[in-house]
Amino acid sequence: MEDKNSNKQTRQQTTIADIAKLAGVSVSTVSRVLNNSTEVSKTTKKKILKLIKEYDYTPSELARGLVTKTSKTIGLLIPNLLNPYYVELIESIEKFVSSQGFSLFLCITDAKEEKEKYYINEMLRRRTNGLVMLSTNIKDHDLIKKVKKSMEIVSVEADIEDVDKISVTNEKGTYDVINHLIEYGHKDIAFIGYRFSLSGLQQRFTGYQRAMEEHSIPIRPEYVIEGEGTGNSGYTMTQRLLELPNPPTAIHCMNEHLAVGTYLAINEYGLRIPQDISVTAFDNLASSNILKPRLTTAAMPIREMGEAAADLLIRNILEGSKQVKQEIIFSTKLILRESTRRLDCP
Amino acid sequence: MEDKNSNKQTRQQTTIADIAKLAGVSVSTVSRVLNNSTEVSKTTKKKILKLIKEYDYTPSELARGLVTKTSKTIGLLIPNLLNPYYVELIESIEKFVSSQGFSLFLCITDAKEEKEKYYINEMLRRRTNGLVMLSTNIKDHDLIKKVKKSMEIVSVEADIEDVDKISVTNEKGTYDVINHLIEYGHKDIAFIGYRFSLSGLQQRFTGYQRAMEEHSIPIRPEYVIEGEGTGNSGYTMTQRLLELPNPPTAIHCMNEHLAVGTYLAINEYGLRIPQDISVTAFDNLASSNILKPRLTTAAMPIREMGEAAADLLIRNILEGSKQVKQEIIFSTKLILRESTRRLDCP
DNA sequence: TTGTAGGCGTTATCAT
DNA sequence: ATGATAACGCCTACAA
Repeated sequence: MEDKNSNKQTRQQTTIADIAKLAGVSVSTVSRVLNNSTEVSKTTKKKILKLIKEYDYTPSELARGLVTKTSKTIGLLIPNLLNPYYVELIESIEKFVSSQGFSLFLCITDAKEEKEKYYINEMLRRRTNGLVMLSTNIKDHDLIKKVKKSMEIVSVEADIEDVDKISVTNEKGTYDVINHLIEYGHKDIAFIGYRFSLSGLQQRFTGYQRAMEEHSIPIRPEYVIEGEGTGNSGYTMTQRLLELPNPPTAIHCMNEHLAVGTYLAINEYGLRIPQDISVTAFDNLASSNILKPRLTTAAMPIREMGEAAADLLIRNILEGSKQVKQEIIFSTKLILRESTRRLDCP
Repeated sequence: MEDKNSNKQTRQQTTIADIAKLAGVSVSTVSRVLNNSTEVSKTTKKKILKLIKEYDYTPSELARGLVTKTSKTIGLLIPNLLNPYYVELIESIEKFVSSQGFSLFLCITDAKEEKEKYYINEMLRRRTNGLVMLSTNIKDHDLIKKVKKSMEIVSVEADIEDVDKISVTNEKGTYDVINHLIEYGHKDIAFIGYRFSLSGLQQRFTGYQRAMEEHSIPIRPEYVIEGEGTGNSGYTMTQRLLELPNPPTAIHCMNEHLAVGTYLAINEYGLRIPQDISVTAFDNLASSNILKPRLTTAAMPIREMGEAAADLLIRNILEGSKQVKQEIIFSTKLILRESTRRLDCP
């Protein structure tokens, strides 16, 4: 009765050789029914299948990967999970990827370079077949080149040299929303956001700038705030705006995660949307349905984008990637709802 | 210049044998410096290290796992990602797991049995070393037994035969909050939630029942609503409560994800928290900071729980699991903030 | 300190 | 239709 409190050694799995011996055939035959490559006689096939079930035999993807040189595995590099945008993206990626028999390594980087490197190295070791990077900017191009030698890469939103990219018309989307506000008579339009350094997000700010410029509306520096990508930060930034001597008549949120905070702050100040202040954003998340009045926003097709990213990646894995950088840009659509109001005619 | 638009065949990696040949030593020597097991002479070690760097050699975890019988991989089985509670849990698990050199397979099941089976089988094939199940109830005990034969398992919140479990005092936590409401003079206390069938969540309802019973307050069936685990559902359920001929004076939300919807619905009805209606919940999420007035809640130590789950799992993987079912129960703590009000003295 | 040889669980290429 | 046998990339005694 030694070792009664440890079952580590019981981890002995049945192998293809066991099944072969049991069936009185060679491993190759078993392998054949496993991958139904060549034809195997009905009777032996049936016998083998029965044994496989009986002994709960599960082929080792490790061993198989060693010879086929594929792990059917994809790494998902992502700064964090707290933005619902990420969640929608991940869920759509997961759905597609699993439908193709691939598995996902979850790599949360906290946007820390150190953690990014750790995980990339980990993927290299595990012979991951593909890498999808969400909102992560890798500046180290040598690293990218090294990674590209051993797996396919696709980036969502971040622009990286030689890396296929899925993105959305960030600039135009924001431009359209701001334009809408301006048409409604707004001039005091604030812009709150974060990580202006990330190419996709930067473009959103550019859209704001362009719309303002084209209408010769000077941008007041106190109306542009860069915080963090959390609802809390949206809340704080909005507070700062509302405390201003002359607060804006409209606030545009770089994304809807911030907008939740904006709504709550405005509520707390006893102001009404859109009567007292207009609010717009970017994303069109399912979870934003909760906001009342319903948010006017630049809608991006998040789930389609996630699926496109996964699709492109897997196709590249299976068929080999093109030498030229692929880029798929989705269009935003301005969705007018009830969170904005004309200034001139109340 | 053939094959210019495919680089599939360039996937040839350098192996330990390459390095050995280059260094003029045997593979075992290279292996030794890789795992620095036995001592290797300074000079050859240095030479090998140099070559490894020069050729970007990365050992294959697949091949290594084949012989060491460990993939250093853990599966994360989870219904979805839209509850911020999951997000906090996952982030803490990821942190611990990665600090131990393990990687995480993300398995989103949508609470569908079919998807659960798919992923469990996938883990079996990949020789995953451990499985952490978040809020998922597997009834098929034969399946569990089969899985336990090849990996360690830990469950968070769900009670499964023979599976180690991390949980929290769900019943007491809810009981305490409801008690607090009753002490404040409330009798018309509503309870909104979802998935009452999941053991942990069921316990929360039991806590509500017990508190009411002990104070001889009959539970009005229209005050108990089972919906879904989304903010939207919280919003809808709250609406239903507010439309009642005699709406409750307090609403307890099974978790804080629902509470966001509750807050918004109440706001929309022009009611004030806590003046017109009291609101309580369960969780104490960081993201709930956003709710104003700040939410009175039964706090659970989510991140500690995630870490405990990962810790227990990895310890079991490394040292072998105990034969007896382990169970770690964390305590809730009632946190009084500003979302409740005494009925008697306004 | 270092090398040799066998094995990990599969697939793949030949034969038969 | 089936069987040997050689990889795949690495680790680990056992020898030297």
